[in-house]
Formats: sequence, structure tokens, C-alpha cells
Amino acid sequence: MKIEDVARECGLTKRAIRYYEEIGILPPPDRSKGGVRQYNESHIAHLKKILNAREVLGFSLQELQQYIAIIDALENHKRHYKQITDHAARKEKLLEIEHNLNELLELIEQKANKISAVRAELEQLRERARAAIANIENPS
Amino acid sequence: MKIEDVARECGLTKRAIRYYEEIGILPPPDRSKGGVRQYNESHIAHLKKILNAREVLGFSLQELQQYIAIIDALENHKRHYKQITDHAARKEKLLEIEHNLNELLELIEQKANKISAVRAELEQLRERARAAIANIENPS
DNA sequence: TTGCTCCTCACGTCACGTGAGGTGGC
DNA sequence: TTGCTCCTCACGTCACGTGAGGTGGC
Repeated sequence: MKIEDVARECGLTKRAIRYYEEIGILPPPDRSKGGVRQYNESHIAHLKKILNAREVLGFSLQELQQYIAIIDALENHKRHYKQITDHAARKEKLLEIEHNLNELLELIEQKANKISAVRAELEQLRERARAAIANIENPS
Repeated sequence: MKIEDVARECGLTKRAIRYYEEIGILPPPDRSKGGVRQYNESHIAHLKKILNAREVLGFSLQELQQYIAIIDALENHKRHYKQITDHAARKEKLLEIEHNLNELLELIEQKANKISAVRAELEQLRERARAAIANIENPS
């Protein structure tokens, strides 16, 4: 896959994708002998996941780095901690991750509440518009 | 109220508030004889409403102008259309506003779906973390 | 008068947008 | 060879951040 395919699939510009690579959000893909970036499905999945999180959480790209680090830490947790015999340290790390996840979930709830507030206001305005229309069609 | 009070109340910087005034998002407040901006409660309400909408919808400040225009059009609808006797044109305008509101509400639903997706993923990760912790505390 | 906040430039920054100018593969 | 996309600079833009340097009101 070339950069254009990734751009179309993820709803980004090619410039944005190169920029994400430049600042370390997206791992550098292999290049063809001509220097063309070659992407695969895992790049797409990675991008879509962090784009969703970014949109929902309103994070800057720098903050997203932290977010990705937390996710990766847990997803690779088995691989990383397989040989560690220090159970106390391992538990400590896991508790820290759980704490971070709780904070993120709290942030998400706040966003959900704001969505509800805006939706309620727009629905109320729509009702007013409909009432006004009905009043023109069938004056009381 | 001075700019510092507005900043605290709305979670903005003073610079941001002056910038919103500069580009027309926020109506210019009165000034004291020394040139100090004097705000009132309506400025606060206006700001909070559009900040919520901006965060939820992900609009640029330019797009927000459109949004504000739609809201104002409806909120002042009685005042604006009181003397208009052309019922057909009036209905046309109201139908257009309803259409705009429907589009905004659709956008909101998409945002709500994305929130749900991110929340589900984070909750799943938290479950995994908790299971790993339980496994350390009480090995199977 | 002393502090505090206010003001207006004006340059810096983040996350890209937008060409310029040149190369690579069907 | 002709188009198309790819590449790397590099300057522009949006939404502010961040001082600099000076004024106003308790």
C-alpha cells in the first residue's frame, strides 16, 4: 500500500501522514528502492485507532504519544513481563496502568455529557422550528 | 466583569478571548474609560454555548460562525420575521434552518458512536489489566 | 506610591496546507 | 516516452502562547 491508499482509507492528507511519521506518532514504514513508503494493514489499524481516540479525547499529538504508550504497554504486557519474577513490581505497573485507564474513562464520560447537552439544545431548536412551520401551514 | 473573570469562568486564556473578539466570534464588549473590556452574563452564556458546540462538533472557528448564525437566526426568529407577511418565504427559511439542524444532529450521532467505540476499547483494556492483577494476587 | 491587572504589538508554536521542483514505476 | 504518484524542501495559515513594554484603578 502506498501513502495515497492510507490517506483515502483514514481520511487524512498525505502531508498529515508524513507529519505523523516525522513527529513519531506513526512508525516509519519500509521504503521501496525508489524511496516510496510501503504501508500494510497494521499501519491502517494503528492510525484509525489513535485518530478515533484523538477526536474523542481532544488530545494534542504530544498527548497522544502518552496514550499510545499506555495502550502498547498493556497490549504487550505479556511479552514484556513474562520473565519478570518480581511480582510486586509487576503488580505496581499494572495498577498504574489501571489508574491511567480510569482517568481516560472519566474524561470520556465528560465528553459524553457535553454531547448530550449540545444534542438536547439542537433538538429543542428543531422543535421550535417545526412548531413555527406548523403554525404557518395551519394557523391557530 | 473583567476579562480575567471571563477567562476563569469559561476555562480560556485572556489571549483566546481577545482573539475570539478579533475574528468576530465574540461580540466586542463595552470598554471603561481606561479602555478595559467590561463583560456581562450574556457574554459568558454565549461563550460557554459555542465552546461546548465547538468541542463536540470539532468545528474550526470559521465553521463556528456558521453555527452561531443558524442558532441566532432561530432564536431571533420571532423578532426578525414578525413583520414579514410573505408566508411562503418565511416557511422556506424555516425549512432551511430545520435542514441545517438535522445535519448537525447527524454529526452529533457520529460523534456519540465514536465515543462509544473508544470507551468500549478502554473498558476492555481495563478488564485485562484487572484480570492480570487478580492473577498475581491469587495465582491460578 | 506600590501592586495588580489591563492594554496593544509582535514574534513563536503546533498541526498541518500548499505549491515548487524533481524523481520513480506501470 | 507520457502521465501519474511519489519524494523533499520550504513558506503560509489557523488558533492561539508568550513575553515586551506601557497604562489604569483600588
